[in-house]
Amino acid sequence: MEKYSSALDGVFVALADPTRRAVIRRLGQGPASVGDLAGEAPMTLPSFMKHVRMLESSGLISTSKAGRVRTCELNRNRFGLINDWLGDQKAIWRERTDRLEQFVTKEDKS
Amino acid sequence: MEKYSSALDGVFVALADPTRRAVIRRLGQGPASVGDLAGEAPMTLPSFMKHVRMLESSGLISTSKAGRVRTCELNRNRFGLINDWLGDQKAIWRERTDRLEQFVTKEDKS
DNA sequence: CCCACACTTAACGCAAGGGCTAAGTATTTG
DNA sequence: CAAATACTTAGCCCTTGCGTTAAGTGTGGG
Repeated sequence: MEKYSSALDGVFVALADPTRRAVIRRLGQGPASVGDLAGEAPMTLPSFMKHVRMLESSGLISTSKAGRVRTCELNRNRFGLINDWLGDQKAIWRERTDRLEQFVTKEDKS
Repeated sequence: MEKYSSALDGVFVALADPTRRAVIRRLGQGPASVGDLAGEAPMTLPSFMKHVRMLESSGLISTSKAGRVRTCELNRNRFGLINDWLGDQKAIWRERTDRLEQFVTKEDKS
């Protein structure tokens, strides 16, 4: 149970901030430089960079530097982790529902 | 854009901890008392209670007290928030893919 | 070669998260 | 009614998160 644990920690922490979700939303449309991304955020560059690094260490984005510009890109596959977790959770609900139905059926018989 | 912002903050923060995800997993099988839930967590009761309160304030669970026992229950509908957010994100990817295809098609024609 | 540009590093302040112990409250239960 | 049960509150500690300013590094353009 609860495999992917530490990876999920990072992903959920990364998604728990509006600034970072905005970055992810923006990167959904394609890669962008740190400067471009920071332009939309109401904070100084060093502060914004911390968000970028957190997103990168969570695996949700990757970045690379060319010249003096660092470009950020979304790692779409990383979102599979959330999908899977959500799927697992729903599976548990389904099992329970099944057992409840079984229970109801048994009660009906007796 | 980015409606639900503050609600998502709370939900993602709540999910960012293994102890809390374990509680959610357990509650997927049905309601349980704080005591029962705490039994599986490697920490003292007061510490555990903080997790419960955080889960409740995020809206992922609700609790109610009967006598001296507080019972916790999952709010499955709250998970729709994550589903929707994930859906929005995928929609953005799809739009981009569509535009890319359009672009490729145009290039083909010329 | 010098300066502007695009980060990057360092150092700090404050609030919140996650854990603990100790003591308190409110219900049973014997 | 006394004692056990099931939380609850209060207070403390340490780490991490999020923001700041100030100064530094490396590239690119004039």
